[in-house]
Amino acid sequence: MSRIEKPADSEPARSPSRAGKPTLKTIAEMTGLAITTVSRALGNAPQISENTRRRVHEVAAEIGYLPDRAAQRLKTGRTNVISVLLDPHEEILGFGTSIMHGLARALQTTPYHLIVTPNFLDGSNVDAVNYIIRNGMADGLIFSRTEPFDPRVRLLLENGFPFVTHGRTEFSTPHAFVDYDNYAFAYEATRRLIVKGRRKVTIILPPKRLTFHQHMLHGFMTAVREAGIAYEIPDTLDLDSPADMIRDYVRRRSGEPDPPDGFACPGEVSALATITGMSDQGFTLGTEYDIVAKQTSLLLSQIQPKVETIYEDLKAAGEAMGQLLLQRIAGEPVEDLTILQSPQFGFPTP
Amino acid sequence: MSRIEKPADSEPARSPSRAGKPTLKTIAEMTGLAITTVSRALGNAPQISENTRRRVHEVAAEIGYLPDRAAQRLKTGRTNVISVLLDPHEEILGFGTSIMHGLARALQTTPYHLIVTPNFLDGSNVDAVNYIIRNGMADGLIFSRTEPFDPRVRLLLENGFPFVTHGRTEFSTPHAFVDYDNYAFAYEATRRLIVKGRRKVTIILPPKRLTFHQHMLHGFMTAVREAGIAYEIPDTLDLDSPADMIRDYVRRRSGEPDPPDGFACPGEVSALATITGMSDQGFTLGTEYDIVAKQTSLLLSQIQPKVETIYEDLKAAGEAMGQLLLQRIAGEPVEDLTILQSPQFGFPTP
DNA sequence: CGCTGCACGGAAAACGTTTTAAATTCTGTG
DNA sequence: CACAGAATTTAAAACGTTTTCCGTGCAGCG
Repeated sequence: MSRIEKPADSEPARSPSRAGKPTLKTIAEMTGLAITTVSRALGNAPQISENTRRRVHEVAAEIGYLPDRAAQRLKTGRTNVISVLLDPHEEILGFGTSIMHGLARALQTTPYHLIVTPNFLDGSNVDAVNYIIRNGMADGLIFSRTEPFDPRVRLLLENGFPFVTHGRTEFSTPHAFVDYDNYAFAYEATRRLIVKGRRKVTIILPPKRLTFHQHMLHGFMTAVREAGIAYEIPDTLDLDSPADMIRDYVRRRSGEPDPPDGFACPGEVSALATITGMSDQGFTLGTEYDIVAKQTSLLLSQIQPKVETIYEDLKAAGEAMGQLLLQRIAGEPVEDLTILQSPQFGFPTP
Repeated sequence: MSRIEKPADSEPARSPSRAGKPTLKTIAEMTGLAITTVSRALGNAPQISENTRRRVHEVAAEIGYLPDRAAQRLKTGRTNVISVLLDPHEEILGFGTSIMHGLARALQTTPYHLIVTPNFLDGSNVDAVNYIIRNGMADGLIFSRTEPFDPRVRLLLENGFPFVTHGRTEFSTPHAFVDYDNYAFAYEATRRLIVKGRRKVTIILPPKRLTFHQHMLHGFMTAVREAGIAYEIPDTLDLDSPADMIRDYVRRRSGEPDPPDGFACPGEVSALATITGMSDQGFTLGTEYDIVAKQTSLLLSQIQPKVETIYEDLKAAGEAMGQLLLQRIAGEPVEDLTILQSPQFGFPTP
C-alpha cells in the first residue's frame, strides 16, 4: 500500500488534540531559562527576579500554558479535587444541584475541581468515604444528611481528612459544618400557624436517625408548649416518605375526628402532597387550614402563593461549604469553621 | 526541647494517610518480580505466564493495591474522567441529578470518574467545552439541551473529541446522542386530550432555540390537524419561564373568551403551575379541563393523580449515554451510537 | 587579591505508571 | 548437547511537575 508509513503511529492515540500542548519545557526553551526557573517563576517563588518572573508569565499567557494536573498531582500528592457525596434522597428537587452550584462558585477561582461520588448502596455511604480516604482520591469531602454519630464523620475525623458537612453531629471532636437552623425554622413555622389562629398543629419530621430531626422536633415543641396549643406528630411518616404516602396520610387523617389544621412542612414535596391531600377532602388552603413550608427553590411560592414559606438558601450553603473546606484544607482551626444559617440568612438569589 | 527531631518533617504534608500506599513497587518486592512484570500481570498482558499473573493478582488483592490515577494519567494521557456539563436550567427537579445517577451507574464498573462542570455564563457553555478539549481535562463529554446547530457539538466534532448529547442536532456529520421522542410525546399527549373530548388544546413549548422545540411542535400539530381540533400556542411563554409566569398566564387566559381546556405540559413544573392557575379561576382538573404532562420523577403523579402523565426515564437516559460514550471512546462507529427513547421506553424504576 | 555572603538560576532526582527494547530462561530439535 | 526460536521476564526511559541541593556571578570587605 502506498500510504505513508508513520512508524510512530503505534503511539496509542493519546487524548485527542493533546499534540502540541505547551509544557514548562516549551516555556523554558522559548525563554532560554531552565525548567526549574520557569516552574519557580510561575509559582512566584521568592528567589526569582522580578524581571524573569514577568517574562515567564508573559510567555506562559501568550502560548496559553496550563499546568498538567496529572503531573502536579503525581508530584505533590495533592489532587486538587473536592468530592461531593450524593445521597439518593437528594435526587428530587435539585437539592444536590443547588449545593453543587454553590460549591462550584466557591471553587471557581481556585484550582479545585468538583467530582461527584453518588451513593448506590442503600445504607450510608461510608464505603465511598473509605475509598476516597484510602486512595487519596480527593483533598476534601462534602456531604449532607448527617446523623448524630455519623460513621462517615467518625472515619474522617480518625484519619484527619478535611471535610465539611451539611448538618451537625454530636461528636465531642469539633468539625467544620454548615447547617440550617432547623430549630428556628420549626419554631417560626409553628409560631406563624399559631398566629394565624390555627387550632391544632402538626409537622412532618425528617427521619429519626438524622440529626436535624431533633432540632425540628425541639423547635416545634417549644412553640407548641409556649402557646399551649394542641398538636400531633405522625409517626408512620417522615420527610423521606414518598409523596403519595404523605398525601394519603393527610387525606385519611383529615377525614377523621379532630384533624390538625396547621401544617409545618419542612420540604416542598411534602407541602404539595399536603395540599393535594387536603383539597381531596374539600378543605381549602388559607381559610380552613394553613401550611408554612420550607422552600429551597422558587418553585413552591411561585406555584402556590397561598403557602407561606421560609427560605433555605442551598446555593449559599454550598458556597459556604466550599469556602470552609478551602480554609480547612489550608489548615485553619476547625473551631472557626462552623456556620449556622438562620432562616432569614439568605433570600432567593435568582 | 526534647521532641524527636524527625528531619524529613519538612516533607510538605502530602495527602493525609497516603503514607504506606501500596504501589507496583510494593508488589514487585513482595513477589520478587520486576515492576514491569507486575504492571503487565495486572494489565493481563498476553506474554505473562498464567502462574505469575495469578500470583500478582493475589498479592495485589491482599494488600489492596489500586493504581495511582495521576501516574496512569500522566503516562497514558488518558484521564479516566467523564465530564458532565450542567446547565443552570437543569437545577430544578433534579434533572441533572437523575442523569448523573444513571451515568454513574453506567460507569460504576469502569475506571471512569464523573466530574461535573457547571456552567456559570448565561449563554452557552462552549467556553467550558473548549477548556476541556484544549487541556485534556476529560476523555469524554456529556451534555444536554442541544440546539440544531449547537456550537458545542460543532467544536467537539471539529476536534474529534468523544461526546454524547442528550438531544439531537441537525449537523450532517453524525454524532452519538440519546434523545427522548418528544414528537411522540406531544402527539400522544395531544391525542389523549382529544380522546377525553377536549374542545381546544394548547401546549407549552420549550424555548425556540432548542432542537426539541420543533419536535414537540410537530407532534402537537400533527395530532391537532388529524383531529381538526381548535388549538393555540402561547408565544410569550416557554418551558423555561418561571413557574409564576406560567401560572399567571394560565389564570389570565382562562378568564378570557374561548380558553383552552386541554393542556399538554412537557414538564412537571409547568403542569403544577397550570393546575394552580386554573384552580384560581375555579376550574377543576379532570372535569372542566385536562392535563397530560411529561413526568421525569414520581412526583407529579404521586401528588396529583388526576394529571395524566407520560414518563421520561432520565436515569435510563443517563445510563444509556454513559454506555454510548464508553463505546464512542472505544472507537465504535458513531452511526450506531444513537438512541431514541420512546415514551413507553422505560417506566419508573424506583 | 582572596574571601564571604547574597541573589539568582540550574541539574538532577523523584512521584508511579506504561512501554520499548532487550535480556533471560525454557522448549524442542537436530 | 548445542542451538534456534518461543516464552517469559526485565532494565530503562518517559510522561510533566516540584523540590533539594548546588553552582554561578557579583558586590563588599579586609
